[in-house]
Amino acid sequence: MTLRLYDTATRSVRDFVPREAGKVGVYLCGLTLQGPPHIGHLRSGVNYDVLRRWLVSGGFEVTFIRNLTDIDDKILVKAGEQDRPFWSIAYANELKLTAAYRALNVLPPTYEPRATGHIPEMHELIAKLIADGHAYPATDGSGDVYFDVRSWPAYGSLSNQSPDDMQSAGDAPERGKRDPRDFALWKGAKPGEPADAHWPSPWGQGRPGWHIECSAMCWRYLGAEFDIHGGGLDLTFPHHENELAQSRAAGLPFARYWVHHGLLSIGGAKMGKSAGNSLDLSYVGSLGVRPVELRYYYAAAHYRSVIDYSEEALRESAVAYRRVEGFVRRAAERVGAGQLGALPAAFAAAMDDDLNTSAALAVLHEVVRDGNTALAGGDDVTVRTALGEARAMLDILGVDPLDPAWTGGGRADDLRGVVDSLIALALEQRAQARGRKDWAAADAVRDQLRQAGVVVEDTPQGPRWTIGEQD
RNA sequence: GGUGGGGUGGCCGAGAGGCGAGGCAACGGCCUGCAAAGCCGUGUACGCGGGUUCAAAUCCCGUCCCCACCUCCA
Repeated sequence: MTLRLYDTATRSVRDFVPREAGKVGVYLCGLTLQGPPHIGHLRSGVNYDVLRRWLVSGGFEVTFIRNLTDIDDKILVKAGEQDRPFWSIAYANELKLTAAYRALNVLPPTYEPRATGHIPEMHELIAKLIADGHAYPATDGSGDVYFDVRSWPAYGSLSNQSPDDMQSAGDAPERGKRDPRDFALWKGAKPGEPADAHWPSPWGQGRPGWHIECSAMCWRYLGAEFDIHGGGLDLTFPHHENELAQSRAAGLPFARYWVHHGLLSIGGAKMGKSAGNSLDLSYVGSLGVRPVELRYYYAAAHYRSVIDYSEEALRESAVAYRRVEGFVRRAAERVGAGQLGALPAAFAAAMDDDLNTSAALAVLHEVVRDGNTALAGGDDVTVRTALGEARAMLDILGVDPLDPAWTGGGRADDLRGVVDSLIALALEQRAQARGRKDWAAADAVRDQLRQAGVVVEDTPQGPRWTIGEQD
């Protein structure tokens, strides 16, 4: 069975056929660095990380490009407000984003280009569009260059909209535009804007329009035609529609599949910086939910469906994950971590079916249940198989508890040995109390450890301990 | 007004004509000194009203609500 993906352009699920056998080029619209990322933005990175891992596991050589928009109106406004260079704001947010992705075990992209690093490529595309009659410099001397929507009959094909049916922009006729739907490829410098936000161009000093950067970067890193273009559902129009129009008009075949993921809402409304309802990774942490559990929460829903965030649902996911994690850790203690095993066919089928992670997770839970039964029955052979399969599945989703990415770092590992011997001491006292059936004394030891955050549980092989929830 | 996606058991969440995905919670049981963990079992779910069909959560008609996009947006 081959991978099938929902393609926005055709509004249907299609077999994925790479442009070049064995290779896949993916471009994901990353963030505009106007602020730190919230958990809605992070969902995007995780969703495509799962797609990427699945492609790699399928034997594809994946070139994964995720861009960063490091200049736009809002960043410039902030630069003015804070009286600091726009690029320092963009970079500060970039560092936060990178840290968040790292915390969520999102693999670094093959390359992460920034818009401002690709001005020459943009100029080349714009010049071609003008030469071919698909773009024009504004006639009002503003230095703006616009894409001529009416010169491109296919405009609207991606989002299935007819330009005539669109809600009118509402604003007054924009200066120098032939049609209100025309969009800026290049924005002429305006008085009051910081000098370091401008670049020379054949049409005067200015800066890039929003959409042209993606066309330029796709072209630069993935070529004239590439396999998959991804992004949030909210980018379909106008951003991706514009990208597609300007790229095709410039002679680039562009993306073969358009993959859009659902947004994350809260209280039924889209999470957003401007809406003032955004929650970030540190907030999730303050709930006692670890990044790996947030990642599991994302994976529990299909990538195209809306996740209406609620603390209750998040916590529920965390509990479900801990059940899986419990099996993996207990099994590894028993038979060793071993290697990643084979992927159950049902899991692969679910993933191939437009990345149905919910159905894939159901397979995981079945394997975990069988593994737990084997653990209780002392059937090490089955335990080993179940552990290998479970870890292979968890790895695709990026949430294998044994993945070194989740361990805090050398320091914590060093301390673990120290803590282990201290707890062993307390457990020895408990064992002695239990030996003389002094249950009160035995339970006191367990309660004290519990208060310190250490959960003790008895198993046929003796007591084992884990660090419990933080709150 | 246009475009797209939704409403599934107490909760989350797949499925898309016929054997009740999976998880969380609840209840009963097994195991345990007690727990914890685990396992087993228990649920007349598909917004509402019609219709098609031997059979509909899934198809058709009608209807009500919700969300996203059409302005910056993952």
